[in-house]
Amino acid sequence: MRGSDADNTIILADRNDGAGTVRPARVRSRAAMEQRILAAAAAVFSEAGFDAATTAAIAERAALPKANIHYYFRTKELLYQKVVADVLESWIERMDFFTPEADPATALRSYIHAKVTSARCYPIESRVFANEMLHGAPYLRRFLGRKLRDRVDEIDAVFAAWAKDGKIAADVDAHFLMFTLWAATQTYADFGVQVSAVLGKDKLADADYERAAQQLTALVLRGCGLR
Amino acid sequence: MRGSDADNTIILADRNDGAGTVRPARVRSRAAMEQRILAAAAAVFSEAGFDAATTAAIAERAALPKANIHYYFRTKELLYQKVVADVLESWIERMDFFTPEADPATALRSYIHAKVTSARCYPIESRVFANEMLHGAPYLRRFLGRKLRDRVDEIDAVFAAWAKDGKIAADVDAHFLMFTLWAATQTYADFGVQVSAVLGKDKLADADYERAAQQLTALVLRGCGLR
DNA sequence: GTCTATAGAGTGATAGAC
DNA sequence: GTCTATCACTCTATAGAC
Repeated sequence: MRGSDADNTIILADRNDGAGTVRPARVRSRAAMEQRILAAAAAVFSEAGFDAATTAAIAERAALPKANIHYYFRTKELLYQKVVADVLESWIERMDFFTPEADPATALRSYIHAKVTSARCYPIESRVFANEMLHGAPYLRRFLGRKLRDRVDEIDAVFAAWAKDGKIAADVDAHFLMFTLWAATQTYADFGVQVSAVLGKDKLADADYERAAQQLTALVLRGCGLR
Repeated sequence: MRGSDADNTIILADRNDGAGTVRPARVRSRAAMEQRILAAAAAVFSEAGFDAATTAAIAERAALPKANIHYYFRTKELLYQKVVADVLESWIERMDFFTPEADPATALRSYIHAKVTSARCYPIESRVFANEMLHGAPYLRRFLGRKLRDRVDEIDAVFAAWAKDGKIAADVDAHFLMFTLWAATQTYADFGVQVSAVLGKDKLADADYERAAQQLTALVLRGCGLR
């Protein structure tokens, strides 16, 4: 899914067993093939969205005949669901910085840095997610209303505890702060073209992402009364 | 384009000129028909993106036979370009709050309020724009690198002047502040499903948008050292 | 100007040879 | 497991009757 490391899982097993039988040079496991297709699918879905993506384009990017895509994933829809589910998994994991014991400034700094790094390293995943949201989240609605909502409510409780201890400004609503953090970090993946264009660059450099994280961190820390 | 007020431009002209000739009951001007199609097209493009949108869906939403769409706009691409151009026009207009004479806090407050109101009242336009960005901005690249970039550079100069006069924190980079403001306001249109789900509501109410604007304003004003 | 009917290209999915 | 050939369907766009 991430980048092109799927090929690494192809096992090279060109050895003789001593009895004259030679094993095939390349054993492609089912899992390896699925990963290869999933990586290609994620890239195509991220550029086109579900409806506009074609199995032909996915096949071409995976360097496979179209029929093979349908052999491993019966329908385009099942393939899409798997791609989206994988993206989600890596998405919710990164909210574990906000715990009652944590220092608010450190937590916010770490979270922003992690999210901007995500946008830089995994823009495809971010865009798959953005496409799904933009089209009304038909496959994610349930998740959003349950798991994500619960997680944000927990974070809200942490912020309330911090505010009670005078560790953070009392008028910060964690829900809306999260909306702002998600939007402001993911924009460097989803709207990368716009950012590049306004900065007058062909492509964003590592330094640009660093500056983005630093500027957003400064804004948010001061904005939460932490400086 | 905005909502369904296109029908208002149909002129009712059922009057007798006194010489016995009766004018047709409803004169649909070409401009009125184009507006009606553009409104339907914007809605469909905003939900599906260019590739996945179909002229059949646009025709259905405009309550017209499919062929009429092609009569008024020769190709789907020309229709899309017109929709995007219209969206842009209303987009860049709203950045006129940042002038050297303005008070920084007032300018930021007004801009955020205007952008959140935009997200609430014109989500279709916001999503058309988001789709275009997400797919690499094939039709807007030139505009982004010129007109928008120039405008942001001007705003950057205004911020520099404000900082020089001690009116605002000196370490705020207006480019990155703009990226944050755009993302954090447009998210209430583009990712409205996510926001609703996390807040546990079916649909966002006016009060939610008000709170979004208020929370973001507080964060940004403090973040820029204005409180 | 309006609309039906259809051409011609492309879509997701599958049958069946290898 | 792999891949070619093809089906049934949908797409944009247009021809031509009204």
